[in-house]
Amino acid sequence: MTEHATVASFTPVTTHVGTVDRWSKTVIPTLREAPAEATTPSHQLLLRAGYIRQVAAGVYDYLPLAWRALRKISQIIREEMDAAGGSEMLMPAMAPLEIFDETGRAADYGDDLFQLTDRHGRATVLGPTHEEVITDFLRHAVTSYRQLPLVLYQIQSKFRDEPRPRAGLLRGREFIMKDAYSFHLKVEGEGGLNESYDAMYRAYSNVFTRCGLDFTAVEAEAGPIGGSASHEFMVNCETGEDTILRCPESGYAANVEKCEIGERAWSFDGGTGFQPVTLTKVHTPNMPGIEGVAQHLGTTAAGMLKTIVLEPAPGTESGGWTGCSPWYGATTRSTKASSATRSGSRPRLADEKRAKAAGFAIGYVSPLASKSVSGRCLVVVDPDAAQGSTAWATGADEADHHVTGFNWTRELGESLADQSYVKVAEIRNAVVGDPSPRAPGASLVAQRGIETGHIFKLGCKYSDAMGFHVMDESQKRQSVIMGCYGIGVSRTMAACVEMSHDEGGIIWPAAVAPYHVHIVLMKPDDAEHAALADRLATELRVAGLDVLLDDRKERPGVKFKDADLIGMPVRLTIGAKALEAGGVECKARSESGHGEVVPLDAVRDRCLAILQG
RNA sequence: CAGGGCGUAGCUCAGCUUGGUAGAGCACCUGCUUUGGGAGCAGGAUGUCGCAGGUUCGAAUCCUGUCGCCCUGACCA
Repeated sequence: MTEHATVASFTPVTTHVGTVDRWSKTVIPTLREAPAEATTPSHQLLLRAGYIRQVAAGVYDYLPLAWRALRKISQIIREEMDAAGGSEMLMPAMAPLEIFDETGRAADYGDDLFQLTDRHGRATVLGPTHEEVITDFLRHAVTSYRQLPLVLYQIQSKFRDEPRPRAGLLRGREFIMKDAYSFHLKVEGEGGLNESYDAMYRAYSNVFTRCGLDFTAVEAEAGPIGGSASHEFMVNCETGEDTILRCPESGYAANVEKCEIGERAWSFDGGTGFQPVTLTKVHTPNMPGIEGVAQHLGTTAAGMLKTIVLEPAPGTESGGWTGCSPWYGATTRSTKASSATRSGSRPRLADEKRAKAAGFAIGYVSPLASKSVSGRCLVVVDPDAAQGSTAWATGADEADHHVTGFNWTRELGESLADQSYVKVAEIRNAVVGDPSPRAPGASLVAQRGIETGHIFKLGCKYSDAMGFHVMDESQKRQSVIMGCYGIGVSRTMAACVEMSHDEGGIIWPAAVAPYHVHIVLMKPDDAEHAALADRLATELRVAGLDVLLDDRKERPGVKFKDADLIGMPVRLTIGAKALEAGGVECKARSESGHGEVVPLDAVRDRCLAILQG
């Protein structure tokens, strides 16, 4: 155990020495059964194995074992961040609401932002990320281009009042995150944003590789963080809640929200000899479900055009409504619509009241609605929906009514050619089987994942909003160009468990395991056995390994079950059986069975060999 | 936010329909036995039945409200 000096002393550390902890001196509250609220493997196992305990929805205690694993992950991150030129610092968890108003993110985050009022009535937020805080700091501290570039990072608790926390550590309301921020005067070249972005990309790959995770880096949407380019690092895992799409030919991979779709054929023209069916209005009362309506109309969801109404983000002048028409069942992306309409800001789903006031029969909107609505309205049609030879069913722009036999050419006529009125563009999410955007003939495949890292090229969004300028060489004031880079530390720990476990419990990758070696002392009362356990533990500690010594007076079965549950990579069993054979039993957690007897003087090397895998 | 479910011992849950002394298994404590995969016997301790109100002679049980937690969806670094 650690010895504590009573006077100030300093000893330079020249070699890494591990630790030895005794089970009886710490708390590892294992559970025979998983609490009912846990449904995902990592949540159940972290709870059962005594790593975490829930304090409130999405808020957890990190017990000693979890904290050790988190520190291992944090250490890996620190080493890689430092190698990429970062400096670690620590910002406060709370900050004044004002600075989030400066950038408009208080509104963007909305209810997801944890807010509180202090005794003086000041509005305060618990930080969901720290772009504002660090920008506020640096706009005062950095005034010259000579101080750039800079990369700063911290490992801190983050707070997001998620509408629905779930799956234990995978989606919490308080979680541990490494967030890094880089600051530049230019995008390209030495010291530019791209250089740091690429360095971070490599650092992230190193971090997740060292953590023993199988991951894919994918192109992603920037979301409310804002910015241009963005990549997510997804741990490949069936139980992940995110879906990514991948092109098997080109290696292109992207988040579903971002994923582009390859060329698709479309035409409003039905072709020669095509005879459109008569447009018929059908009364469809009390049919909220689209399947029911489709059935009633004698078609399927995929045979119906849906039109969702978007309104421009408040404060933008581009004005006018946008109707988006893919077929029913497809997920419409307002971000894709915004790039299709080239409206700078992201349009959002229209407020039902305002849309109704403007003349939209919400729930029964057809692409024709745009004609009768007050104000400008652009209809964006997905290529799949822009098929003239299909007899579409759609809304009748009248409550409780739909039409069948909708035909683009007949219904819209000349207007189809008017680009300011009708536009064909990709506005739906990509799905499995869609053509690849990078390799002709190839189709996209899906893969589940857990997002553990996300990097962004922010540009000047924050520096402009908050007035972070520096003088450049030519004495011109310039906005600082930023990047930001996050890793969910607590989520990464959960992802390790999610990826690596069996029925018996967790199987930690050696690099993030709370301890490397778990010594099971069968007879803690036997002085000879206990002495041997101490001797081996010390030897391993000196070799740089962390050791957990189960010295509890428990039955063997209990100890073995617990050892499997908490999942240290190597288990040493000290008991009469192996000692008679002249050694101790050594077993890798990933192997089944009893392991093998290893002579005492070979234990250290055997452990190291197992850990090096 | 919509839909669904659950709150009873540390954990898993029964009891509620049909109101009448608060239950089981595991865990915990004591003793004996046992000692290589969650032991056995005997004894013991453990509760604001989420909370508040109502109905009733009497409420874990019925009614109303409220809070918390979980799941599916919407949403989301």
